[in-house]
Amino acid sequence: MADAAVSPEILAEPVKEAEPHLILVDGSGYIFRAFHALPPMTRPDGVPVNAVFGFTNMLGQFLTRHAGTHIAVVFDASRVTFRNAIYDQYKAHRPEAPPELVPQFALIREATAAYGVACIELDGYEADDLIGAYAKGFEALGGQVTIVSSDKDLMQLVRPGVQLLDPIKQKPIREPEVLEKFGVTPDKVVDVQALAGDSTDNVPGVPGIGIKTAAALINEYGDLEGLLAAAPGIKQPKRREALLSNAELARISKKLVTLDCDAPLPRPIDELLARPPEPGRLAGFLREQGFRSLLHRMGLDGDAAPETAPVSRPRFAPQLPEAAPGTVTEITPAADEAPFGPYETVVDEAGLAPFIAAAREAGVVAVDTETDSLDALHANLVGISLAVAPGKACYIPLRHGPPPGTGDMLQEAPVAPAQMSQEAAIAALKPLLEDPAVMKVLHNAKYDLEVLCRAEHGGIAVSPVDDTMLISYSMDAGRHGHGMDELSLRHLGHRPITYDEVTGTGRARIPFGQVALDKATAYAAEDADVTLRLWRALKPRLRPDQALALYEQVERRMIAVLRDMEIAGIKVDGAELTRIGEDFSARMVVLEKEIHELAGKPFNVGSPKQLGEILFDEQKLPGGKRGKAGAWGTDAAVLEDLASRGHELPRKVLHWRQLAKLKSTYVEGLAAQIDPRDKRVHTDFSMAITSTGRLSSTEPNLQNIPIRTEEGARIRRAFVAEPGHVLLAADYSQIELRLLAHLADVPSLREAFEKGEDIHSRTAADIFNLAPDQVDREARRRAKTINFGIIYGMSAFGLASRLGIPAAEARSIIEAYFSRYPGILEEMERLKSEAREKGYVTTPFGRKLWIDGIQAKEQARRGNAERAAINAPFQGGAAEIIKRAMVRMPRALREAGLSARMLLQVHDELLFEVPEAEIEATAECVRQVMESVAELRVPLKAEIGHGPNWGVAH
DNA sequence: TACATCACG
DNA sequence: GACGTACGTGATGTAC
Repeated sequence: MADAAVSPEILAEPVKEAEPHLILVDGSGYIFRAFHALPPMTRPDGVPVNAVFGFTNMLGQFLTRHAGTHIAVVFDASRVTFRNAIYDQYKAHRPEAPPELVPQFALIREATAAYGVACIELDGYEADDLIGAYAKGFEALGGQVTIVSSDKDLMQLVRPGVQLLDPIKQKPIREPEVLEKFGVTPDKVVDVQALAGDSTDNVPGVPGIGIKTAAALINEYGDLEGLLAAAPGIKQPKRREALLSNAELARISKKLVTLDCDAPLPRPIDELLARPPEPGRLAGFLREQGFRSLLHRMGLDGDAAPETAPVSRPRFAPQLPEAAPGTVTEITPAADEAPFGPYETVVDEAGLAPFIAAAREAGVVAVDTETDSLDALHANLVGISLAVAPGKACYIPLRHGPPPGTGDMLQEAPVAPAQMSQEAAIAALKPLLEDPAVMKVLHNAKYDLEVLCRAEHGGIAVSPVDDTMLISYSMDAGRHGHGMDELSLRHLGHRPITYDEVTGTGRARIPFGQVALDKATAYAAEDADVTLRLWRALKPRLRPDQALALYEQVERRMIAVLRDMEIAGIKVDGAELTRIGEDFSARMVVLEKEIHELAGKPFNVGSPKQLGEILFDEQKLPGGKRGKAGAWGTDAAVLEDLASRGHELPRKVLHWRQLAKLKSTYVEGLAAQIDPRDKRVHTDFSMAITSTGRLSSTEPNLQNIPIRTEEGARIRRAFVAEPGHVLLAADYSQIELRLLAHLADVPSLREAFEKGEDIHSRTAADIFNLAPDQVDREARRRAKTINFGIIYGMSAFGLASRLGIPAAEARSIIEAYFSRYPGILEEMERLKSEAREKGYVTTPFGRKLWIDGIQAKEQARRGNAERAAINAPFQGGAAEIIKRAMVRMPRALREAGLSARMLLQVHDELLFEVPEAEIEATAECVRQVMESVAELRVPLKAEIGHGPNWGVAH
């Protein structure tokens, strides 16, 4: 390869240039990964090519980085191999390849050849055998071998000259990693596999023996034969019996998993010599598939492909430029064939006018603002970009200064580049941005709307608005992230320039306003272009995906609601925070001294590592458990357990930790966020982060302000109303349990909600068979734990550990719960199978929530996903109810003649700032909206309070 | 940067 | 037989 000397960053140790090094790529792994990672794509002739695209992309990237002298991609040739002669069930219930994948195999071999890389395959042998054989042959010639695969079946090949490279984690797999996976050294892996078997490949193994047990046995007896010979003397009767009666099965299994390193080499090793691709052949292949973005990235779309180079065309043609006859279009679902750039830098009215005209003509324009900060309320507008058609976008710099470091003492001072005045640009753009006949498309519109509505930026009220981030989130919450770069790669097959690439990172970062105009244009106009293309690709999916109403009526309307809440902010009493901080500090000093005395020496109380060593190594307290990193666990549950046994040290540490948390996160963190201009804190609500439809809140997070302890509540009381106002808090009561009663249609729970009873007391009476007046605090506490546990998919084990009762008792409580409340168990099972079959569950209002990992093979991961699937409709349904209330609230208040401002949302609570004279009327209005926003089988209930501060209002 | 911890619903 | 064990977030400090 031409770049064989390039530093091999993904290999653990640099390989000397002269040293022969063979890279063997497990082709099947790449194909499988590409096929499942990418959405369906087809060529214009209908041939599916998503796996081809992914494979070509991955291989191309790999080839620019690897450091081998020799390289080959190894494929499986056929399903039937010599292993089927040994055991006819081998890989028997492997499903056939999906039909869309079948035609792609040949194209993938073509891609490999186009890169100038040898394809290796042989009838009757698996890729793994050939990999083993080439590794053996190459090693014999004195070379090093790297196998690009994370397949555990290849781990048996690891030895000093042979390593695996995990292509996902980009991490080498050597003896320690194998030891971690199988519990034995690589040379014993086949013995462990022979015992443990492998259900995916139908390798039988010995029933009842898993990897852990197998490793222990092999480490004790050396290898399979040693173990089988010693089997009659094994103590555990079941295990002895299993080994004795399945000895032959284990021997067969070992043959199945042992790779045939003596397989014939279909091509001599010399032919694997790495060499650069012939540009013509590669470009030809990429062009045939329509992989324009890859052609572009590899610089092959210039001279090498003159017939597809963009011809000059009218700058503002009303429709897309037509493709030259005989060429293919981009392979992505929304085939936008225009290239990404070059774009125009607009520096005067004459340059801007055609874009405004084109936007009006098209009725749609993508808009993106460039600023110098992520904080929309403080950011300065540096420039604006517009896109009016795919590939047709401009950047309007407004406040670009001179680039740094261009001047020296002998030259004149650097000058700012020529650009439009902000006033002129705003004057020209404001009518367009406020024109009801022109749709403005933005990505994360809330940010740009917040910047543009500020008076110093012209007070522009952008409308109407579409938001590609929210369009994506409405359909694909939980499926993937919704950032522009990720969506572009996923849906357009295009990797946009990143902000970091333009401004640099760390110390070298320069403000966007100092980025040279050509670079700024390439970045900013591309973002508008990408936004417009995403809109064209994603918006049409809304209706077929049954997400149109959700997007139009909830998500889109939330933009302005949240914008106004963020702008409003909430007042924080900084002087009170200071007093709280001083008080906490003083108490921490005392506690710290006492803790050091109890420990017998000073140490950093804030270090869990040091604390664990003192508690469990030095003082030998009982109940220590190590985490995965080998450090002692010292979280609150552990310390509380120790404290309850009378130990002073953990009790004091718990108190110290509480104060430390409150002080650093809330007292100091919050004080730093107070805007000096209005003494208020302005959070940023994230609309497309959570997998369930909830909002999240950052910088500062105002959704986790303390309340559960008295010390924490002091913080909450520092959130105050303006003079003449109060804070009014409205909470949905038991909203998730109401959704449970609704969804599972549980008669007793419905009746309790209907009558306004305490739901946990009702549950206690129901499952413990008590009369209502027999329910004591303990019974209610247990019932409450169960009620919440159910919504979280809790197991008997979890309930037992939370209630501190034996697992058997927990099991019988859960049994009573399910039998007393018919419908709930069925609903839980239904949610799990819905998630398994469709990949998503839905809220009662129809929002799809995708469940990641529901198909995972690993039981732990799948278990997590199943619990997430159970919880998602409740959490997500509640989120949707409160969002509906929020979008109706401003109008309801306005029509009632009320001037209350909505300030915060905390999942099931809304916080308002209300003039004292309007308290009662506002409470009534808020209640009306919140309780009428959904018609369930149970009533919705809002609990409302008010006071001079948030602590009292709650 | 990863992990542990802990604040909230 | 093994493996984990209640969902969803964001901020902070320590240690690597």
